[in-house]
Amino acid sequence: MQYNHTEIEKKWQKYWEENQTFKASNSSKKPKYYVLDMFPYPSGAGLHVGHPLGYIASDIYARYKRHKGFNVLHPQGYDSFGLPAEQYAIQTGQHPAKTTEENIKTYRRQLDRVGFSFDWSREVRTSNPEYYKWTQWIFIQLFNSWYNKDSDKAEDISTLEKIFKKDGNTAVNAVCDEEIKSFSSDEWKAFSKAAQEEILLQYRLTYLSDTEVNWCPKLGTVLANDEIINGVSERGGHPVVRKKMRQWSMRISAYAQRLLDGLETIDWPQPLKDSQTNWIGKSVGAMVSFQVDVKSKDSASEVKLTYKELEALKELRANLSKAEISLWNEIKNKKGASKFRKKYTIGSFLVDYVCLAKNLIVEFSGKEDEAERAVFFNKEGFNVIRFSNEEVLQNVVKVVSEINFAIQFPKVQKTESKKNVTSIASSRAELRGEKSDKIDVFTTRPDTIFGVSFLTLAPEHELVSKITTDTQKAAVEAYISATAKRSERDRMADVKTISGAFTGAYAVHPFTGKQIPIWIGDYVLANYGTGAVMAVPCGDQRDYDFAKHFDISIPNIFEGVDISEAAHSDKDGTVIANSDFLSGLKYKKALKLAIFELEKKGAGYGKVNYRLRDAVFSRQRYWGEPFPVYYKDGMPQMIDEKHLPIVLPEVEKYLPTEDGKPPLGNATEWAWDSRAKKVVSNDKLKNKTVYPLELNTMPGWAGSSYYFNRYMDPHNENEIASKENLQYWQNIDLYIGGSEHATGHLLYARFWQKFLFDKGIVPVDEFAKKLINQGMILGTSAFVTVFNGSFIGKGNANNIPLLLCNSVLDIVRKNTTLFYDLWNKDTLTDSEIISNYKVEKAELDKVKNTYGTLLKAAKERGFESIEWTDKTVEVRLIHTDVSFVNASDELDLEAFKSWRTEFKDAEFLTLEDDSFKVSREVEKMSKSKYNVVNPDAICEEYGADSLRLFEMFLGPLEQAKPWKTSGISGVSSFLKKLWKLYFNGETFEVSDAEPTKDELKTLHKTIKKVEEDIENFSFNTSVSTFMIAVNELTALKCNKRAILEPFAILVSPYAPHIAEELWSLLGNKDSISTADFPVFEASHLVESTKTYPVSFNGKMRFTLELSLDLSKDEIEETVMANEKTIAQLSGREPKKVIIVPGKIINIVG
RNA sequence: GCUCGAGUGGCGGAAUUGGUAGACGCGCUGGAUUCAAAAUCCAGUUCUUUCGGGAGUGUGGGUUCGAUUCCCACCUCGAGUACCA
Repeated sequence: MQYNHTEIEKKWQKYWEENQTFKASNSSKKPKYYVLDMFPYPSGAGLHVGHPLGYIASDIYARYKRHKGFNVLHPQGYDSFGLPAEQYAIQTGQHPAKTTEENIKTYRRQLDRVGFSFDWSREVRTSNPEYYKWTQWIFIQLFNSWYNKDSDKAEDISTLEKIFKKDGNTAVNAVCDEEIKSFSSDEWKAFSKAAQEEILLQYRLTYLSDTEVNWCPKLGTVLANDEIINGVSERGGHPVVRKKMRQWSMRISAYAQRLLDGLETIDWPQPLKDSQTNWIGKSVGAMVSFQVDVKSKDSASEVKLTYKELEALKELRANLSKAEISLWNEIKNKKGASKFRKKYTIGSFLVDYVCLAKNLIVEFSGKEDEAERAVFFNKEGFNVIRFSNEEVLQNVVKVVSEINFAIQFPKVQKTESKKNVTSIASSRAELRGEKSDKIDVFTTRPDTIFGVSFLTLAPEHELVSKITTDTQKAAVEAYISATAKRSERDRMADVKTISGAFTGAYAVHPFTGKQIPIWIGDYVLANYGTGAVMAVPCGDQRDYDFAKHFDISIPNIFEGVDISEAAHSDKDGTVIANSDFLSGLKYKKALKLAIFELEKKGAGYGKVNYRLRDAVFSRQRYWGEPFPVYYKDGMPQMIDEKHLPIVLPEVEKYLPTEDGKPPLGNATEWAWDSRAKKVVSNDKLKNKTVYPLELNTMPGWAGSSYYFNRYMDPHNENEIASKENLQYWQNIDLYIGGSEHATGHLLYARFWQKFLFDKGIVPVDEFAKKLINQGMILGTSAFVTVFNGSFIGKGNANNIPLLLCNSVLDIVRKNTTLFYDLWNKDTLTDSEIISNYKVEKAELDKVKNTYGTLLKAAKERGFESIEWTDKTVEVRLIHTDVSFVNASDELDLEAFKSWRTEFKDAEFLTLEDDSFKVSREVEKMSKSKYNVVNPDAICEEYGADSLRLFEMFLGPLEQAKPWKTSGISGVSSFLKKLWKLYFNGETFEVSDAEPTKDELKTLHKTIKKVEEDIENFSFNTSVSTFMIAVNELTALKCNKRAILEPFAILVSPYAPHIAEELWSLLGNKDSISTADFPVFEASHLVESTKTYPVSFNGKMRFTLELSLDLSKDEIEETVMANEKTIAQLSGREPKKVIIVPGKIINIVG
């Protein structure tokens, strides 16, 4: 009987489905094992052969574990919310749910064909309301939680309220918004409900805030950083602007340290751990404040605020009085030239509000020094308007309209103030900065503070214009404008060029009191840290280079270290010198002491900086999870969990609304009736108990951050999963997926898992014990070359394309000058060609032949000549579909011509009637490169078992490797040979005779190797082990049941269909998946002799079969007596003979 | 630049407590079968050679009886990251 993969595979796939063979039980006496693939986004393009790679590996492992007696959970589902379906909906009006459903059908059909052992009864889809009910539920849990740093875990928000009620917020150690005002318990109780809610929102693990986002007006949505290229959107190239929007954020920063610590406990690839570590970006150090030296400035109107006073000022800004808040709420949103600042220093005065662009100061009346202030402000060119507390409280609208009037119709400034133009100018410059003239820097090396010899500010730093002296002004401005001209990209790419400018100003060293020059330089980034660094040239290479370049002093503060050539950035073993109280100390101690002294002086404080930012959780999109949130008086309210899910509403259009609201703004049925507890029509918003629902949806990573838990109990309507199931399955034992999710999905999922763990919902705080990144399968693109010199001389038909095959291409390319000259002179002799054109003699005929063919092609077409654009022949490589190319790289010309009709009449240039060969190159698999291979086609032609074996055979799982369909014939014929072992001609026939020693040896060495390979995820090598075994068994003509039955089990994880078929032919009733894995017995591999390699000076010369019973001396004796040895030595006396029994013999001499 | 990974035939790749380099497969060459092709089977296939042998795992050194494997320096390629103070 012939091996018929189509029939067999269909039969067993049907069997598995009907018998629910791979359905996992939630309780079993067997140990559990959870194998998971990252679930796919069902795109419209379907699967290509690269996609199943990881699934095949995990499937082999899952099947292996079943054979090994585990209760295996191996589910699959779909990450079915996402942008492509939405984009398609915008273009075609098709509901994303519909296209998603269709795509899933395609995926399922393709997946089924490969014969995976998925437990489909547990399928989840993130876009199903029954599923996203739990996404919404987790969101509510996050909203109702805060992070207590003292217990180092998330706690219910009620515990926070209790503390507020009892002690206020001063003693709370929480992860929360910055700049929260402090209050006592009495104050808390006095706050309105709304005020309390506002405060709590600053502590919740998911919170609303005004976040600066990348807004693309044309696309009507927010873009992630990686969706922007060169300042425009990746798709469409539309401009992108920074815009503040009120959005939900996730307080992932609360978990920064635990996310780092957890990495130690999980078996994930090191590069992946590295990139998460990098992303979290922990740096330990200190904030240090440097005062700008006022003596170096001439202006009398300097702000002389100390660090403490500034801290106080910060507090003042945060703690506004009732009237102040009320007015601030009205004017804070003014933009552009009308922008107001609160509690701002003008000269040495602190004003309530100021609009700098309009020279307008707004103050509350009744200040003691009102007269003095008025004089100074007038002198500086400001208009001042004053209101009383009462005026503001009684009618804030009237106050605002007066302010608006003042903005629109500014009073003419007094002439006297215009006289002193420079004074005003310098004063204006001063006002541009929000901070006073104190420069904060973050440093990881406060221990090197005595090595500071200058400060560097980013050119964009707000203090730059303020502190620059008149003499340096021109230089600084020139530098800033030069920097501004360079794009961000140029600036980052060009790290080597050192550039900068001196501001002329000096700062004061917090300990020595010495003057430190302040420079600007573009090696300091405005958007990291404070945009300023304390430069320690002896300890930091960039500072060192800068100092060398500008001839700034480089004080050495390291004991016995030479810094004449480069900076010394080592920490370990370095002893600090020339550093006052730090001298003689090692790094660690110096660091601690420096921070201690800084804090004592009020000049700084210890700080741990994380690069990890809170994650924005709102998307202005349709096809995502709706929030279970409605707004009452502008405050977000959670919908009670018993009313979940809140189902995504229908909309007419999937685009943002005309007034810029997200797509859900188009929904007509999108309001929350708080009495009826359901979503109702927007018409009812007039009712007092009906409120607007949130219009944003959740991001793509929401649904994928916990799905692995849901698989444990996917149909549970009351819980995310039952306690028992969670307890039983715990977490993923083996997780396989791509490395591109390193800092997205895999970080967020760890975050949610830790949160759910804190809340006692899940039993473990890391969701995946082991993770493997499968490598990408690359396509092998095929190219034909279009010769760009055009044929001319016959009417209008000038552009008959000439296609060059691979072998001609090289000749044409190498000999362009020769061809050009041949064409024009036509009288070159062979010897001229050889000597003048560097043509190898052996190549001569080939070259001339090629030229002749080229010429013939032109003449045959009736053309007189070829137009040479240049001596350099230009050629153009175009992709051809890989399906037109056979294993020997030959192109099917007819198929190609009918595919690309513009080449219908083209000439195809080959040599000596060769077939037309394409050139090949390895590239990413993609539709546009015509190198996509569809697994369906492979299953059709070779079968799923061949596909599975071949994908594994390509190379190591983690490695990127090119796909070449031609290679599949190897595994395909292996399966045929395997099949033949069980057959005698046309009939199935196995013998019950005792197996021979050799047969047992083959079986058991295969068991050993395959078991080791699977445990090490080295699937490629076990495929070759199978091939070797089958070759050996074929040679032995083995048809013994005792060998072939266990062998079928060995093969079954890899090629399950054929294994099932053979298993049932062997007379077994149950699926082979229920069979135990064969047990390796070492006794079958014991040898009595060894074929020793005999080496001379380490080079193997011949082999010698010797008994393993021989002693070292006996071996030596035998070897030395051997005639080959004597021949090798040719009379020399060996210096030494090395004998490792059972391994090698090496003769030195 | 930094971090990590990798360099082995025409190609994918195998082999590392240091012990016969190139397993297995593709491709190629020759042969058998066939009217022919496909399929199948057999033999060969790192390079070089005066057929004895010699050289050989990116390059150059080192350790060792012995190095693809360990150490040092360098080169190339790939991935990630982007001046993180």
